[in-house]
Amino acid sequence: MSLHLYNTLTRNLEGFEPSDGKKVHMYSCGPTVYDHVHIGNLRTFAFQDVLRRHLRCCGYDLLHVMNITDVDDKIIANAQKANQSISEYTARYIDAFKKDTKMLRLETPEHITLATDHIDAMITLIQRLADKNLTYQSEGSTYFRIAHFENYGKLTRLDTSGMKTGGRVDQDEYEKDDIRDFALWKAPKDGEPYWESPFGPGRPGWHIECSAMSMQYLGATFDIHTGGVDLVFPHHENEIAQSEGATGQQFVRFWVHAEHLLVEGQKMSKSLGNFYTLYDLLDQNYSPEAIRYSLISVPYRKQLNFTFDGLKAATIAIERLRNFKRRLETETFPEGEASELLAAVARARDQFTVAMDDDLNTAQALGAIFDFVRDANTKIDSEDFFEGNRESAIDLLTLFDSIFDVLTMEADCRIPVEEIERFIEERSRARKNRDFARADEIRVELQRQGVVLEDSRDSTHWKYV
RNA sequence: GGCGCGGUAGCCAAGUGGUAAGGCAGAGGUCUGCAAAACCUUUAUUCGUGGGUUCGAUUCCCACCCGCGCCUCCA
Repeated sequence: MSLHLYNTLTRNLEGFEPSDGKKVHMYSCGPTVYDHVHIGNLRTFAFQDVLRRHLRCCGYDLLHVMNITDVDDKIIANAQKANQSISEYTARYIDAFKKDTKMLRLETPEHITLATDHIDAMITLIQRLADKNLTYQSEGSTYFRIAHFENYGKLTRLDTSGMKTGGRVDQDEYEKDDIRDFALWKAPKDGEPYWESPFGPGRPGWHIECSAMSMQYLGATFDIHTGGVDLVFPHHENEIAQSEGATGQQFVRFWVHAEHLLVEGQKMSKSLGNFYTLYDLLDQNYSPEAIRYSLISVPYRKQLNFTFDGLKAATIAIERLRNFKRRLETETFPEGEASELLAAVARARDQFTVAMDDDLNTAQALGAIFDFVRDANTKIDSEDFFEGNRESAIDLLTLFDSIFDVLTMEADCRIPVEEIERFIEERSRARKNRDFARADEIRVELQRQGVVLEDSRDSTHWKYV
C-alpha cells in the first residue's frame, strides 16, 4: 500500500503522490495571532507535522508554506485597545506561537509567511479577479461576486441557494449584493490601519491572503492544503473561488482537514473553564512530549478527546518506550542473532508503515510498535535476544521516532553524568558491603535530583526523569 | 431545519462480513537486599438501541437514541 489520504474535495480515500513526482507542495492555514494558540489549534498543527514527517518517510521532499494571519478585525481591535500598532501587538504572539511549536517539536515549514508582508500579491490577485468581472465594489470595499463563478460550493457541497441577503450583519459586513459574496478588500473605518490599493484604501479580507501566498510560493495548482474542519466553509470554499476564479486552473489537489478536539468530552470553551494553552498544561508539569503524544496518537480525522488521564497515560507510555530504547542501547547481549526477532522487526516495520500510509493511522502504528516492544522485552528477559538483533531493533525505534518524536529528552542543566557515575560507584561498593542504608541514601539523593537508578543482575543503569 | 463525523472494556483507542489490536488503570504472580524495570496470567461471549439482509454482522441496510462539528468569528 502506498500513502492514501482522505480528500475532502472528493470525500474519498485517495492514493497520494505529488504532481511533480518528487516534491510535495503543501500549504497549511496557520494561526491568527490575536492571542496565544490553544491546544485545539495545536492538534491541527501537530497533525500537519505528522503529515510532513510521514511524507518525508515516503521519500518525498517538501515545500511547505504556513501563513500567519497578522491582520484581522480582532487584531485591530486588540491593538487599538493596547494602544499599539498591529505589528507591535502581533509580534508577541508570533513569538509565542513559534515557541509553542518548537516546544512540541513541530517542524518548521519551509516558509512561514505573514499576511502583512504579502499585501501586494493580494492586491494583484484581486486585480486579476476584477479583470475577470468577478468583483464589485460597495461602500469602498471590494467583494467577490459568487453569481459569476460557476462551481461555487464544490468543496462544501453546501446548498447555499437558500441563504438570503441581510440575514446577519456583523460589525464588518457592509452592503453586499448576495449574502454568499465575501470581502476581498475591506474599507477602513475611522482610525483603522489601511493600505493603499487601486480599489481604494483598505485591508485584505480573511480569505485572500491564503490564495495569494499559497499560489505565490507553490504555483497555481499544488498538492495539499490543510487546516481544521471548521475552515472547510467558508474559508477554503472561498479560497477555491478566488484562486480558480483568477487562474482558471484547479487550485488544490488534496484538501486534508483535521477534526477538532474535545476536552474531557466537552467542547473546549472559556466559559466551561476547560480552555487550555500549551503553558497551562506545562504549568501542571505535563511534559511537552506527553502533550505531543496525546495530540497525535489519535488519528487526525477523529475527534480527539483530550483528557488529563490520557496525558498521564501518555507520560507512562513514553516512559515505557524510553526504557526499552535504553535497554537496547546499554545492555549486553549474547553473540549471534535470532531470526524470528529479525522477522518480528520487519513485521513491525511493515505494519507501522502500512498504518501510516493508511491516512496516517497513528493509533494502529503505535499498536505495531508496542507489540514489538513486548515481544523483544520478553526475549531480552529470557536471554534470547542477541547482539545481532540490536541494530535493527534500534532502527525500528528510530523510524517510530522520526514520526512521533517523543523518545529524546531535552538536554538541560541537570546533575552531570560524571557525578551520577561517581554516586553509582560508591553505591555499588556499599551494596557489596551490604551497607544497604547508604545504598538507599544515595538512590534517594539521586532521585531527588531527577535521576532514577535501576539495578540489574550485574550492573546499575540510570536515567533522568 | 440542511449537510457531515462519531458512539467498541474503568479511561483512551484500532479494526474487520467469519467471530474483538494497542496504551493506561485494576487484580494475582515471577524476578529483586529493597526498589525500579521487565515479563506472565487475568479484565468486552461483546462492539449505542431496535429491526432487516446473510450460513454468519460489531462490520452491510433501515429506523431510533445520544455526543460533536459546519451552515459566513473559529484549528
